[in-house]
Formats: sequence, structure tokens, C-alpha cells
Amino acid sequence: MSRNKAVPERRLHHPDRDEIRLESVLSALSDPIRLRIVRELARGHDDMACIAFDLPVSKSTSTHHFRVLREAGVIRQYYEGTSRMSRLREDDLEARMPGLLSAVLGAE
Amino acid sequence: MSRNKAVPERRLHHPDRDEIRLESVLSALSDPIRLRIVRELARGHDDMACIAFDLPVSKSTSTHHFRVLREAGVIRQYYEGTSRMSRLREDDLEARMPGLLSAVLGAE
DNA sequence: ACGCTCGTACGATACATGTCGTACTACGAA
DNA sequence: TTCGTAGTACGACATGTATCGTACGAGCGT
Repeated sequence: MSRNKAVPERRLHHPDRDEIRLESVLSALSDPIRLRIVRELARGHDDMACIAFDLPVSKSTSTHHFRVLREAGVIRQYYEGTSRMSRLREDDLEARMPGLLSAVLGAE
Repeated sequence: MSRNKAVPERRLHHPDRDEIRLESVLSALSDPIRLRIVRELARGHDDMACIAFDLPVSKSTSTHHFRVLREAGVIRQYYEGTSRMSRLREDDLEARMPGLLSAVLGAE
């Protein structure tokens, strides 16, 4: 009745649009690795597997960062075979925090 | 040659405009208490003493939050008698991260 | 001179977070 | 069926952070 170990969640939890909290989004975006992920997603690579990012961290750390972004409501993830695809929730973010994402992406 | 204890810094360190980093600003704004401070500052109370905020934390914690905001470049602080006044660095933030502050303030 | 108030510094503490390695699963291909 | 690859879960660890209380300093008023 219980899975012992390392069974990946088939149901990925995503907050609803109106559950997205400003603090969580800001917190999620305040990490350089996650900012890099978001920038790459915005740079036209709309649907990317995690592996495609070539991040300077281990696989487990990478998983961690993607989860933080997903649980904050910044990205949406879905399975595609053995890969997990990610895409920015631009519309939801724009609806809840107009201008925030583009300001973050535009900075620097 | 050294001050033993609790000598307040006469020189408050503020980052220059071009030293303000996006990650630090986002991190500074991702705390509810600090967000509240920033909102109040934006709400017209341009120059406020720390005490005037009536925050739900102790004095020392309050000091901590103001320092985080100052060192991230979000506010500027200066002494006025025994009080320390704070003001938003709106121009600097706008120059470095156009639209960010208003997006944060507008959200919710 | 004396006390009052605003704020700091410091130490302690509890909790959150970023990081990793290892063991594992799920899926697709040979 | 067997293997390789993408990604997860878990435990461990170090570091960062939010919080507090206490002791103190700097100005102002009396």
C-alpha cells in the first residue's frame, strides 16, 4: 500500500493561478540558477527538458530548483516519455503580477 | 583602537546604483515583513523612522530587515537625530530594473 | 546631570535552503 | 529482455536567515 523509495510523483502539483503568491515568486526568482532557467525558457525555448539546460549543478540539485519554480507557479511541467518538459507560465504570471516577469527578464 | 560593543555604524553602507543586483533585490523583496515596509514607504510616507512602521517583530529583527533592504539597494537610510529615516530608492531601482518596483507594488 | 527613546551589536537558536551522492524508477531503444 | 538515459526520493551536510533577548550607544528634553 505504500511505495518504498524513489517513486517519482506522477501527479505534479501546480498551484492554481490565484494561488500564486508574490513572495514565493520573488523568492523563486532570487536564485541565480533558477533565474538562468527562467531566462532560457523565455529565450524562445518554450518547452525544454531539464537536461537541456546544462546547469552547473548536480542532477538532484537541478531537480530541486525545477520543483521550487514549479511550486511557486513560475513554470509548468509535464512528462514527455522519460523527460520532463518545462514551460513558463507567462499568462498566469502576467494575470497575477502584471509586468513582473518582463521587468525581471529585462533587467541587466 | 577598537570599539568594544554596540557602537552604531555612523557610515551606513549603500550600494552604488550600478552595484544593485537583481538577485539581491528579489531576495530582499521576497520577505513579507520587508514587502510590507516597502509598500508603506511607497504609500506616500516617503521618509519614515523605523519605529513608525509598527511591525509585528522585535526591535532587533526590525533592524535586521531594514539592513537587508538597504544593503540590497532598495532603500536609503540616514540619521535624523536619534531616528533613522528610510526612503525608497525608486530612481535607482527604475534605472537598473525598469518596471520591477511598480510591478511588485501593483501585484495583489 | 539625568533619564528616556530609538536604534545597534552580539550571541543564541531554530528553521530553511542549496548542495551533493547514492539508490532507485520509468520509459524507450537495441 | 536487457540496457541506457532522464529524473526522483532520501539522507546528509554546510550555510544562510529570521527571530529573539540583553546590553549598550547617541541624541533629545527636562
